[in-house]
Amino acid sequence: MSWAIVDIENFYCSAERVFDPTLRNVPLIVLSNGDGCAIARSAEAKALHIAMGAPMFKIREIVKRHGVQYRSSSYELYADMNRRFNMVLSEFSDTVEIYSIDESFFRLPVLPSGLGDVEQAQRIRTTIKQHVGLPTRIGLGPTRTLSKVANALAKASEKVWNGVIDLHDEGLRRRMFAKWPIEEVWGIGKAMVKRLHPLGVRTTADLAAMHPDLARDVGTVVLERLVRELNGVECSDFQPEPEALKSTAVTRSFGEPVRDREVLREAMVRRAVRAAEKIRAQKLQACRLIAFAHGSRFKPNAPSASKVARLSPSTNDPRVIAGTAARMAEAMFEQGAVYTKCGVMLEGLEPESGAQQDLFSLPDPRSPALLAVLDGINDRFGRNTLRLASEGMGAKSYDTKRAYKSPSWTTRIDQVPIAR
DNA sequence: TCTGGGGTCCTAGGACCC
DNA sequence: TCTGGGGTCCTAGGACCC
Repeated sequence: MSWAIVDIENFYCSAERVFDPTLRNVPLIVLSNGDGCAIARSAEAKALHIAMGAPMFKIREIVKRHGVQYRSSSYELYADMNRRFNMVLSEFSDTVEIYSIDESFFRLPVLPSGLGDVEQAQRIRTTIKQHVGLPTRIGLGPTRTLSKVANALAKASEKVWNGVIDLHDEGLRRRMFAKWPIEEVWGIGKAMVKRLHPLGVRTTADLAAMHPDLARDVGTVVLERLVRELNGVECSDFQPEPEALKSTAVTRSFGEPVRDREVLREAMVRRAVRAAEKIRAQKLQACRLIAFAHGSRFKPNAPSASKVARLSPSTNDPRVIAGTAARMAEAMFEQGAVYTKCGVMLEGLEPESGAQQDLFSLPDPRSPALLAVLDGINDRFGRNTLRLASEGMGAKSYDTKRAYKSPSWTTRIDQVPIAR
């Protein structure tokens, strides 16, 4: 079998550039939520040694000196560009598996044209560039892992390979693996590197040569599968249908630190309401709620608390979820502590219909109708048109900062780009 | 002064059951 | 002195990913 993966080059930066030509050919970074650190860097920005995750206050000098452009992250735009990217991809393949916001696995079709795999991949890249404006790279191989390695190699030596590498050939694999450090392999993180290095396993060639049983001993079944996949043995299937969400989280840093119990409660309620909205959109309900609040992890003695509550019966009702989260926030608040972030996680998600009923606390039969009206109005007139009183009104100082956001080019009718 | 957010999978260990 | 064996379910925590 044959696997392919296509990833978008420096996705958030590339997406920003599609609708703003002034950002092209200059160093550009996209900032995390709260405008805290650089989470995407253009090639020019990487050349200035701006690291992934570098906090803005530490790179201010470089930014000023080299005129580095920066933008707040704009997830509506990225999600929409991702949708367009996958639309083009599905014109070429009927087996597309969306893996992340900037990558999709797919199967190359067998074309009667006699076009080779690499030529087909090049054609896909050209079309995505023409139709969506995004630069991509493609890795090919007999397993998922090998296509990922091929993709990473294509990224690392862009000029030599022109954006496509095919690792079906064992000879090529041997040559490439000998020089490719395990740190760069998909699925090998810091902890695994620490365990593998003492065993003399440093290159991908060393890793591929490990006995699967040893791999399982050193790591887990995950490492064993990884080793098998490096040798061309498929250990995973295509998943064209996205799996149902199993958990979801809404966590945000505050624009300004929070020192007040009522403020913490209100911020927690806003996140809880958002989380409930997310699972309703997927027709899911949750049976477990985790709320947490903490201070800066870079400061000593920062507060840190989290609480778990069982939701019985399972629910996606914002009144229940926000009410529970509010009580948890009040209970975890410590007088005198400085909070910089809080969040809500919903777990044990299950479909609305097939959910377990709780004999002793039946849900209000009128709730579904009420929630449908709530979502209907907010869909139509904008988020927060209808809200819980406990969410408070208007913008707050604790809201996440997004000071450098570009217009919502593709998702807001009043902000579409105008050609003059 | 200022440091992101959102997921999945695996394992070990405890509770509980027969 | 000596205290079975096997299964399931749940949770916490680690590791990894983008």
